[in-house]
Amino acid sequence: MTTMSDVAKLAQVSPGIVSRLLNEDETLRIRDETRERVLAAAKELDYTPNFAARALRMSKVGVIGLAVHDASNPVYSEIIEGAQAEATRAGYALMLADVDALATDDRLFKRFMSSGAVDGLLLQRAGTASDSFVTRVASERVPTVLLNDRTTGRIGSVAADDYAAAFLATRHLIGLGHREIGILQVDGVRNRSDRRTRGWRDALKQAGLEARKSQVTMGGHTADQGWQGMHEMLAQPERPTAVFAANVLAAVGAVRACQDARLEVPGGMSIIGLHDVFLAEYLTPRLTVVRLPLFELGAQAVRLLLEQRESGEARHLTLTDPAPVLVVRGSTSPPETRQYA
Amino acid sequence: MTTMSDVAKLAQVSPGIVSRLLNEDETLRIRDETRERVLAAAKELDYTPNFAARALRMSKVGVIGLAVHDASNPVYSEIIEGAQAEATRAGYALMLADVDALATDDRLFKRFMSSGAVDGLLLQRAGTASDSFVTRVASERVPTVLLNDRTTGRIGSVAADDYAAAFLATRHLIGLGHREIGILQVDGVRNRSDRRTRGWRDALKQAGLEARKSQVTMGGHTADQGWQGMHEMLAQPERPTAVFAANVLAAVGAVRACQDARLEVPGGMSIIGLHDVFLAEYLTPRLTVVRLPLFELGAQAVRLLLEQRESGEARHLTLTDPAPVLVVRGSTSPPETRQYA
DNA sequence: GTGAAAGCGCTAACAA
DNA sequence: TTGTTAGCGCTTTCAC
Repeated sequence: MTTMSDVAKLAQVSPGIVSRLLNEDETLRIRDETRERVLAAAKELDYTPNFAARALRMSKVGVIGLAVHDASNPVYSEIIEGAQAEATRAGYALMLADVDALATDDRLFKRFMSSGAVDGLLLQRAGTASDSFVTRVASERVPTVLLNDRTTGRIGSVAADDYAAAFLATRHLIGLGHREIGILQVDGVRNRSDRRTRGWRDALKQAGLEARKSQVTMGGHTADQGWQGMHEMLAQPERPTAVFAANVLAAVGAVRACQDARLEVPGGMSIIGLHDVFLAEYLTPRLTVVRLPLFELGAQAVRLLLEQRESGEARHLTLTDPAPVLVVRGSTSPPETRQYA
Repeated sequence: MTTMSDVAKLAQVSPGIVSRLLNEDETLRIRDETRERVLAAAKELDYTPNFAARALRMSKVGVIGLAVHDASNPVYSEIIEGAQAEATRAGYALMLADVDALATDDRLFKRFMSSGAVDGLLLQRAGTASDSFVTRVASERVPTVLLNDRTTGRIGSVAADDYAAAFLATRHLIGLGHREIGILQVDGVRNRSDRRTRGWRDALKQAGLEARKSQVTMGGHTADQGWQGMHEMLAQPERPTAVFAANVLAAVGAVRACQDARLEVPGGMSIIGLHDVFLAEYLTPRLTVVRLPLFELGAQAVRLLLEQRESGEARHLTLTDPAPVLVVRGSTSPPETRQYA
């Protein structure tokens, strides 16, 4: 391993010079000749500063932690990619961890949070018990920003415009001529779920329609839960002709539940999902969705975190630009004119 | 920040003792009384060892790098989860990076590889130009293990039993009565693609069937590429009645391509994919696949890497246990008896 | 059984 | 314009 003194020795200067030059210290006044000599030596030896020594000295590692529940969920992975991209741009590396593992193994958790292994934490909560524990403990130790979530106080947060998205989705169904429109709610983090439900309710209200309790069921975050939620919805006496699923995966399950019940989509039931993912394109029928800027959300979260680290002040952001966009595919249509008996 | 000397001071011992006790040094002979005092002090101060200082002193950080092309691909994410789990078990953290970013920004790359920021690298290649660059440079600096890939020499590798899986998939189609069976190949890493193609060819041969060149097209790693590949396959004069897609996402696209061509699946065309992912369950028809132990692959790769770090010797493994399993769903059936005109 | 001291590789303050 | 030095927090060797 080649160290800074190796470089210094070869260039016949002191280590201090090498350090200041390589770190682009503005106050460094150096002869061109010497500069060249040092640079040449560094190149010759293929020198790279030691990560740990630097971190120790500067109490800063250049790593951002990212704690999620389910990295394989296509919705989250877009956020992750955005965070990845922005972190890289800012010269940081991303370290992925599992929230539940973090909460379970508290030795690992401490090591992760209190040892200076990360300069900050991006946290995606799902409303579980481990979440609140992790949130509390982590935020006491490192700057923390919540992903697609909303808080106040010293924990930062950046949320997508779920309300506008839900509103837009519901408007689409109304525009198609639907009058009885249900919602498959997401579970977990309360505010996230509420924002979506409000969007649905307000759109109905604005159109003079009623938001019926019986047309609200739990769709959750997975296709299985979505199937279950739609299954329950279909059993309601006042069955809707269209449903807004507050999560794509729930929409996927909902489509299947209808098909299993021999109810055609979109003929007998229109379904619109929230969040666009590639697989929406490959279902039968293709899934109509509202697309939210998830990649940007991830990137913005990183920016917020870095800012928060500087200023010590947490901000709470809702990402309204770019706005949600409606992607019409095949799972929504005007309601069939014949009514159920 | 509380340090080890804080603990030592409070317990009225020297830092050396604290270190040895906390690290469970076998050779340490200590009075029970002192031990308790130190432990109590550590607890009282809520002490956690500083990550960077430890890394600097021991030239080991406790972090494994994981470089992938597309973390959102559900196939890879299962591998990632397996690696995550095993790394955690072994007391390591996983650091996710993007292969292409690594190759593009060589400052980042160096920092990542040569600075001691990771103790080893897990690499998922896709056969691109950046891959070979990253592979070569990285393996010169840290222990490296390739994911679902095969090499010789100082780079380790752990592969799933793609051959057996392809064989099994093709056998299934043959068992159903198909005589004309095509394959949608994967692109990228040569050996991976070859193993799958050989499995297909050998199964055909064993059944006395011909592996026709015209029934081999490129299905790639994405649904879009799969669509394209199937589209080409359908244009062949000797169109098969069944196809083995060497990747699930390709299978997804292939199903859609058939439907777009008004060819029913499985009636007019049976399709079987490789790798099981949740969405297979939600397509119409549900996708028949062969399931490979991807989670185990990720876990095994971590074990191999850690071993390789110790011994300095790379191993090359094919994961034959658990064996591939056939998951029959709705996208395969006996061929229609009526033949094409 | 326990303490003292050296040093991992780097940066920053101060001297020269 | 450059050199010297102290010290970040830890582990480990050797001395007592």
